[in-house]
Amino acid sequence: MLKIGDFSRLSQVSVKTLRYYDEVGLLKPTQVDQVSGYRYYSVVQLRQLHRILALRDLGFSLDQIGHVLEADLSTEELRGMLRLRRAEQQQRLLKEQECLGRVEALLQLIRQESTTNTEAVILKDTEPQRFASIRKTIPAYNQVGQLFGALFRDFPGSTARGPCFAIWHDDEHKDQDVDAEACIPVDEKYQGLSTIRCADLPMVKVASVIHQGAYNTLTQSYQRVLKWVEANGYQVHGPIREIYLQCGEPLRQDDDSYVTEIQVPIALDRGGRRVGNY
Amino acid sequence: MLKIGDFSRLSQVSVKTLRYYDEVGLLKPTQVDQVSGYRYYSVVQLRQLHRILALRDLGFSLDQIGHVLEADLSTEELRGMLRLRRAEQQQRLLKEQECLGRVEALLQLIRQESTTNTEAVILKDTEPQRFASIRKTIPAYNQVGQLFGALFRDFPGSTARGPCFAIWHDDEHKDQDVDAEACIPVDEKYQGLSTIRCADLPMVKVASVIHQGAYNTLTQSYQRVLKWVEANGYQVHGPIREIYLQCGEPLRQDDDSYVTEIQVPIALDRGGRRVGNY
DNA sequence: GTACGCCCTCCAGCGACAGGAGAGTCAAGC
DNA sequence: GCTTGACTCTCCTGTCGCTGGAGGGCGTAC
Repeated sequence: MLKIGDFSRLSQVSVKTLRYYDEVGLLKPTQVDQVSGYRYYSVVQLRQLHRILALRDLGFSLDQIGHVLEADLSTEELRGMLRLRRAEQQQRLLKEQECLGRVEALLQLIRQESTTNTEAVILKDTEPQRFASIRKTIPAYNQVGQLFGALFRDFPGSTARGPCFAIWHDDEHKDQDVDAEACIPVDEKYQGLSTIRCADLPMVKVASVIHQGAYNTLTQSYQRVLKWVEANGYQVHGPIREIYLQCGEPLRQDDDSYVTEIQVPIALDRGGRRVGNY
Repeated sequence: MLKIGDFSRLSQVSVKTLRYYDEVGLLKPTQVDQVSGYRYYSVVQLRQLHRILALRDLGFSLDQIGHVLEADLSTEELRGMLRLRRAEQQQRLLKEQECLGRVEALLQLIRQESTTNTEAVILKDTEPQRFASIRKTIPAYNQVGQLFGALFRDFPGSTARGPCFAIWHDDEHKDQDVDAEACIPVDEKYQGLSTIRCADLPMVKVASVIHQGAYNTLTQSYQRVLKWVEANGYQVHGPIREIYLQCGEPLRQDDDSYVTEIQVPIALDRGGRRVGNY
């Protein structure tokens, strides 16, 4: 019979941990002195503890380890658990790799530009959203206000479910003849009018940046997010969205208090794999 | 001014999380109603929140994020933090990869052998330990008892600091003329006798398995651990140790109650990298 | 006598929230 | 003006695998 300290030295597992395993019922000492409460382990239990440690090193939770050990499962069941575990672990690994990739991409961005101009770009999944819209080719980006004017004229403004936004359908930047869509989110049940298109915004992965400032400085934020997309190994994959989180009436091009979100749909650009369904 | 629910929808951050960020002082709403306690956020704060999310996605803790945001640090400091972060993340990634490797290795082992015979092998670092020993070439492995006999004859048994063990110095399995060392752990201050060698066991990475059963079944455990070492991409790297956790007097070859730990020093066997210093 | 060196139990803390109870608040419809 | 239902508040608990510490008991060596 070994006292907990001896057992701890032999197994290289801390006394605290052994007590914890006792508490959660994972490894109970073969004998406990009723009077002193001293735990006594037998050498044979080292084998049991080894099994616990092995499963722990495979990434199983103590709860799962408990089930595995007491279930005494077949090879086939074990194989199943391991395959599940492998899938989980692959997911985790992927996440950690992506995280590392983001850190490295940012370091690279900083190295490239001497400017500290690294406004926060984040990756997120947009929520699906029904919207009403008018789509038309307009002379320039900043003329989209007229489309919104037409949209609001035909439209009961109270049905808006969030900030209105624009979709730029062109594949590249254009100085004129912009294929633009002025949109307003509406309720799911809304079906549209004759003059107004009604569609569902799909769920899609986007790189997003919040632009605070006048519209005539938007290009800076565009450059930032596009550089970020490139540095992170993504590829623009669908029309860019511009969400007017805060703007005024009448609309001005030089109002510093406006807040706009730019969303760039993206897909992975590594080894031909693709993400996104826009 | 946006109520927390609106802010949550716009940012896609849960209400709970927003309240938590308020509590820890990471993002306080611009206004809080004194009477109702309602939090009111301004659209501008979306930018702040975006910064928080960006840093979070880089793997920083909320604590660090708080420091980063309020410190308003220089490009050089930012670079430093990112490099530190990168190093940490690389470490984590390595761990997760190793974990996945172990899972896959075990799956492979199961696939190879139909037997469920997967006694727990774990990877650990041995602790440095001073020991007294006698080393000699003996006819066969099971003759090591005689060495221990000689060792104990010259040796005050009470100085033992743990279970005695053997070291097999041969590079490969031998049926005769085994280069064996019978060892007993002693206190750090112990300096040895004339007839007895005294040395320090170095800290080393080992694959370890607990064998429960008679000595004449030890080969099964040896096979298991050696297969594990191979499947996990390691290489035997130093003399194998056999630790007699439980044995009896007189020593027998067929006593089922004996417990023995086998420790196989290992080094990485991938791309020429090496671990271990035995 | 006392000073270690064990061992015990019980409680708090970590990090980043999620879930839920119980109660108050707000805006719209009647 | 009242009800209803959606929204919000605070406060408490739980997560996971331990670690650290307080406060106390027991046994042995000096």
